[in-house]
Amino acid sequence: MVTPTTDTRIPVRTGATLADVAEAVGLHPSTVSRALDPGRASMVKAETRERVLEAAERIGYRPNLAARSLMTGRTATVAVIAADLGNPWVTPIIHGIASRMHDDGVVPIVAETDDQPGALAELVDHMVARRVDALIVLAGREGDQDVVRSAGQVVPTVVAARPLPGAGVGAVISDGKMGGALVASHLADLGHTHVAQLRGPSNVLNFPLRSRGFSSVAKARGLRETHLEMEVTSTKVEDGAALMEHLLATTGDDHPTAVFAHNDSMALGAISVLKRHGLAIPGDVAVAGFNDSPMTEHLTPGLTTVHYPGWEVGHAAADAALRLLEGDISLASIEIDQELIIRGSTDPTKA
Amino acid sequence: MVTPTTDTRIPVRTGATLADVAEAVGLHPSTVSRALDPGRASMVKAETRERVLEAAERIGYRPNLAARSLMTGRTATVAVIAADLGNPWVTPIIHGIASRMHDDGVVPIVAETDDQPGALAELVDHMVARRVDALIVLAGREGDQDVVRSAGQVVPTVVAARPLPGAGVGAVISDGKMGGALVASHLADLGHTHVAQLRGPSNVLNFPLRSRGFSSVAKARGLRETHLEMEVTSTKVEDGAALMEHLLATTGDDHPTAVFAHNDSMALGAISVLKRHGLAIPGDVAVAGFNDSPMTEHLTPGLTTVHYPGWEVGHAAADAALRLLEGDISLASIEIDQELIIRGSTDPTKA
DNA sequence: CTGAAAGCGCTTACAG
DNA sequence: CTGAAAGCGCTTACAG
Repeated sequence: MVTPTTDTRIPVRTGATLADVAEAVGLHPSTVSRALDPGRASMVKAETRERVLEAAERIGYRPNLAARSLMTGRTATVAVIAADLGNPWVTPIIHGIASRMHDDGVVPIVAETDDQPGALAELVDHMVARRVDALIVLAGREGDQDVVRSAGQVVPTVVAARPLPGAGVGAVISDGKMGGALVASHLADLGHTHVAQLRGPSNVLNFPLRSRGFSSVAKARGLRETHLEMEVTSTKVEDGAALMEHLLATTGDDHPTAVFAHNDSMALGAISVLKRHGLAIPGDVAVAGFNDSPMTEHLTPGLTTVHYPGWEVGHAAADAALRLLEGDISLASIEIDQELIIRGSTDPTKA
Repeated sequence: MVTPTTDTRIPVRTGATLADVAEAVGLHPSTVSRALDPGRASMVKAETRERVLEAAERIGYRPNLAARSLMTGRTATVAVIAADLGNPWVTPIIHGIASRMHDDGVVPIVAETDDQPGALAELVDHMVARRVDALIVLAGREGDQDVVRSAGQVVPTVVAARPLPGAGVGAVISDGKMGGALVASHLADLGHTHVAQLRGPSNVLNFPLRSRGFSSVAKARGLRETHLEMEVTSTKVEDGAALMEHLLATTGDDHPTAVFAHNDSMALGAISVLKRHGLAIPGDVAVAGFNDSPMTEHLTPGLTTVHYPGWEVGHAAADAALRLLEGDISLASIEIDQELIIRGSTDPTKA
């Protein structure tokens, strides 16, 4: 298991300081500081600046950001708190955040709560101690409003991806009601008359919204909706499978002909249960998911799903956080549109 | 629909300092510093400590980690440089890293290169400027040895997940040759006589290793291996599809009866191409992947794949980095075992 | 057990 | 255009 190899020790040179550079060129540290900062370089004679840059390069000088932040009050760091980095829907969000922050030379610190109680408060505390310039919370659940609100009083804070009404900070989300409505409307268009939802945990506020959006359109279009009593606490493949089993067990031959799973993983679980029961997709039961995760396009049949605009949400959230940091006090709530992707799991013509 | 919650405002004043706490209790800052540090609290009278803790709590004091790091020389931060956070195989690695670091109160800063040329060098530079305590490189490719070696001279550095022989730093990997060998051996056991590989880019050194391990066992077991001329530069679903199309185009009816895709995404691409050509899996062509990504278990048929021990690799890498930081100079190369997961995409009895 | 002083590596008014 | 000094918020020898 463990293969030890030969010990090749490498000599470690420890960081050169501003004073080292100053000494090398025979100037005062403050002059070197100016020469090295693009923003203040104009205060320095061009020739001096050349000498400083050359020396810094030669010595391998790297500014100590901790020392700098002590004076400037900025750390050039924004904390991103996610629920689960393993969830494919967060990756595009983080990419969007990183992309926007890169423009301003800011670096994201990402951490995750795993949706454990108390984890968010603990992480927020830690990030405040780190004096991050801003905080982006992707992991909020019902009940986290107080933690987020008090964070917002100490550091510019934005909620994103998971809505958290009442937290009193800016939010960037994609309207869950709309997403659920798109799916119900699509199923009605296909001629379904009996539908059901495999719902995510209700304390993650996206899910109740998706549910309400779906139900209200279903009702408006005259669809019969069977409501499952069962509640799950996560949205993994197993949860979707369990909900689907429960649905089949309680409805028997009178099962819905279409189900809306609140995310793609749950849809996958539902599909494998349906197959196991010998039911055809979409012939016997149509299945729709949510998020448009990377692999869903390549399943057989492809999964009908709502494309979640993660990159855009992340980008807008970072933008909001950075603007907040610059003193823009307009506390906006931003909504990004989502789109239904129709594939073979609901539409027989695409199978 | 905003559900207003009761406003339980938690009073948090912005940045109280050690001096503020000292003033509040009428003690010297140095005493407060001691009282607040669990490691030095024994130097302080118990009753004094109580008073300090109470005041700190009341004032909402949070130590400024930047200031602390200036004195201690530690930032309690380890940089993790990945190629692509969206790749499902990195998530368990990062979880493993975070889990180990959490024990020591250290926080990971993750960044990604997107496998862009020059990105690794740039990020390493940035992380050195941030004075991270250690560096874990998951994104190394052939040619990155110099960058990693020189990083290793400035900061404790460990390579993980992607091997980088010649970089002169410790490494934690899972042997690619072994993984490829497991697959070839399995296919031979099933009675296949004609096989092929859908290879990942050769500058990511896992892939040539997987290829060699596979080929050498294939040869030893008397299998005929068709070698594709085509090279891909990434390992997405599309790449697997393109390679599979190419394979079918060049071999015609004499196509291999089993293919080994160097990761699961490529396997998925291959599978969708095979289905499109009306070929049954595994009846006409068996397909194996690599990584055991989350969804592969729930595909139909399930995907045979090598389980990549990402969490363990990450955990061991963080452990190595932290030990290096503590002055443990034994520069070890650690290997973690992997395991073949046999499912319906190769084994008809499991379909 | 507590205090006073020095210093970590920067930036930033203030002089010259 | 450059220098000298002060200070950001901590920790850590050194005294007492």
